[in-house]
Amino acid sequence: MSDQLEQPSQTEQKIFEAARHIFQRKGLEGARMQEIADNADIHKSMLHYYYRSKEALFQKVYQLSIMKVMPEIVNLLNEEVSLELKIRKFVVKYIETIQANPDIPLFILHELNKDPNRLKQFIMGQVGKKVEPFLEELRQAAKEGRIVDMPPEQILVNILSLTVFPFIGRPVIQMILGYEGKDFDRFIEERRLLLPDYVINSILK
Amino acid sequence: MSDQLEQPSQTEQKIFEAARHIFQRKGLEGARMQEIADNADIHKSMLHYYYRSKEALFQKVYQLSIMKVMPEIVNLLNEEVSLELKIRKFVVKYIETIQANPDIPLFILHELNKDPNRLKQFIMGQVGKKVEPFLEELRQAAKEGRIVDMPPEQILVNILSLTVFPFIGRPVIQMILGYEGKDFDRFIEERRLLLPDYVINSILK
DNA sequence: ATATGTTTTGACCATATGGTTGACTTATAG
DNA sequence: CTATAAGTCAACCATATGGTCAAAACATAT
Repeated sequence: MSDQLEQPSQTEQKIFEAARHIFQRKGLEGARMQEIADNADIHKSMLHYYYRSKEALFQKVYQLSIMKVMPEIVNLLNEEVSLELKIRKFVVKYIETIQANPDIPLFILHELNKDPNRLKQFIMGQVGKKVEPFLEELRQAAKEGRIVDMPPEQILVNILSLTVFPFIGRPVIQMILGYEGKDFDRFIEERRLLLPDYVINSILK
Repeated sequence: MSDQLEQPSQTEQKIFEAARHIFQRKGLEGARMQEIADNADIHKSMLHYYYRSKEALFQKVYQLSIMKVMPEIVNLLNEEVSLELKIRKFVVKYIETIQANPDIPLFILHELNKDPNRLKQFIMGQVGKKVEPFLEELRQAAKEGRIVDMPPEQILVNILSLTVFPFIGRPVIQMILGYEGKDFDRFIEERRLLLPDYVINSILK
């Protein structure tokens, strides 16, 4: 059954999916190996058979989670299109990315907050440098009077905030706005359509 | 030494402060009772002497954390001033509130995400109803053409996002922008001054 | 000074939890 | 069919961790 491409076995996949779900929701310490096993509907020993330890399993989930959302920031901000279109596409695409993985942002931020050094170097170099061109682009646009005069770092954080926060703040938003059932999904749907205009209008002069 | 006002003893306070710090950074499961004790520089048994259990101690920290930031939303949005001034004051004051308790938002959101029911009723009624007037105010302003035409819920979330996210996303922001030392504090300082204008300009027509 | 109540300490307990090990089962190959 | 390897299971282990308890230390009042 083993392909040349070394496909992970079905149980291995089931384990990983369950681990991803549990870890992303509850964090490293909040997750129980037994719970992951139950969730994957396999015996607990299998977790250690396929992944050495809890730490190792967590590490895989953690890394994959980061890979799912961090490079997006870089890629989308480095596309070869006009500033306006770039921002529009970023907002929409990033919302869609997170919509498909809504637990990741809070997960990463919580883990990162516990131990900021965990992947400092891992990303620091990668992402940091690649965002600079976008900042420069904003700086240039500001100099030419095409956009509002504001430090580009603030603008970038504005865009990120407006895009990412709703997912992180979901429970509070639901609470405050009295959302139930599919209400929140509709809210996000609406937002995906409105936000690009809002962001652009708030930046362009 | 016990006043009429039943002041908590000094050790009790030390415990609570340490617990607050550890719980807010690491969450319920991430925190170790021993760690809290060490941090407070007292014997572990004291934790149980003053607070029955880990759960009880956590509960106090959790509730106090919520009380520090949730009612603010309501109060600041219900002040009797013009819409513009209200929003301006909200942004500034809320940033200041969180600046004084920077760990609270992520803490609450993480715990809430693990168990959304934990305080559903506790807040649901309290905050939910009290935000409605502000939404209505936005609705009215939109109808009169004074502000941009956008669902008020989206506007409220925009304001919250722009205000709160930078604190939650701190590690990522530091990473992306290459901030070190006091850089981030300066960034927040700058933001407190810029954001009110930005928010208002993005909403008013 | 003695008694009474409060605070602190250190030794100890019970259990949850991550992890191991060896036997059993199933698949794969010769 | 047999042998070898891969996968699965159940019982068990070691330890971390929340929690208890009785005795000591300290404070306070009579």
